[in-house]
Amino acid sequence: MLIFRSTAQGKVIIVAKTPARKPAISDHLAYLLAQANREINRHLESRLRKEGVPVEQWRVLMILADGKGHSMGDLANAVLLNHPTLTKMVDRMVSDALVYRVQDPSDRRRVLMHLSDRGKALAKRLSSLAERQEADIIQSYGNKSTSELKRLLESLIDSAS
Amino acid sequence: MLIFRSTAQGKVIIVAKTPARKPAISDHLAYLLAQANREINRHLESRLRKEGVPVEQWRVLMILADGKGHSMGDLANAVLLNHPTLTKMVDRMVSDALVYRVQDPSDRRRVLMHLSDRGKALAKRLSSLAERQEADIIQSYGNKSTSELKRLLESLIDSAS
DNA sequence: TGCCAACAGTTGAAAATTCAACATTTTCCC
DNA sequence: GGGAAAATGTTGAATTTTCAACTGTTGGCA
Repeated sequence: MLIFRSTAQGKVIIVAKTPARKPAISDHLAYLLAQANREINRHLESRLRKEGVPVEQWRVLMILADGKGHSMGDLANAVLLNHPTLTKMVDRMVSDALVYRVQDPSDRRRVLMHLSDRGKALAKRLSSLAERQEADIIQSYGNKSTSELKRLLESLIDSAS
Repeated sequence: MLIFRSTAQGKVIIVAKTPARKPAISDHLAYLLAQANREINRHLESRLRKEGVPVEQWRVLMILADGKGHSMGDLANAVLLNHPTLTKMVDRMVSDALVYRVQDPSDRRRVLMHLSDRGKALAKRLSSLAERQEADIIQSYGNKSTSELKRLLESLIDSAS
């Protein structure tokens, strides 16, 4: 769409030019990200289904795999879940004997999460499933595109947070 | 990690070199996408909060805004929701008098969704909120990065689906 | 035509997520 | 030190999402 204005001399000039078609939802970064995220998640999920583990639990296990003992707050942040959701998911994982809670001795409000042996073994198996998926993406999408995309996503993440 | 072997002459040589640190979760495209998606969604959500509309309903409204009458199946796909979830969300939106169902005369299994006047008005208001958010992203993240990222996401989406 | 598989959408029960409120512990600061 | 405010995590109720099973309709084809 063009936007006009007439000058003092009576001439008509274009002062603005909006995109020809009205913005479709697929022009929005928010939508493209959601779409891409869903697609990739779907693939990852189908890989992890072999072990019957949801993507969110994969994230928990990966984060805890450094053996460091993360607080619930850290974890919630790292696995992209809010606190009550994480609490309940951790409850389930405790029932499944994958993780356990330890009270932080230096701050008794805090709880430090750890992997059990069973959790470690599962984490290792999942890790190789996820690596394989990553390799598949690189295969079909290209090494260059993949690393460029990762670079852009990282910088978007810190510009947005 | 380095992997060694000793030669017949008793010398030790490096035969392989694996990446220095074991793969962290933040190396995974799946994780970066989830993170970026959450961050951008958070921003969009806080914009839409003004109208009290969740992001998924924004998507529904945007898709229907073309006035064409979409089937539930199309919609579910477009708004990235599975069928039963969409059915129930549409039920809510019908209660709020934002949308209505019409049976497709040419295929009586199908339902065509339309925006009510109220829905159209809301869609228009939301649209400008979302445009503003998009503009903010471009502002802080850069025009070039944004369009490059969109391009990569689009191509990822079709390579993955 | 008449049958049957596939398709479109919905439903009800079960599971997961969210919101607000809560308990406990620590930090701040007077 | 003492008391208010902030931080950490959990809880219970309400909402939302998911899964499997279901109804109704269409399309293929014998």
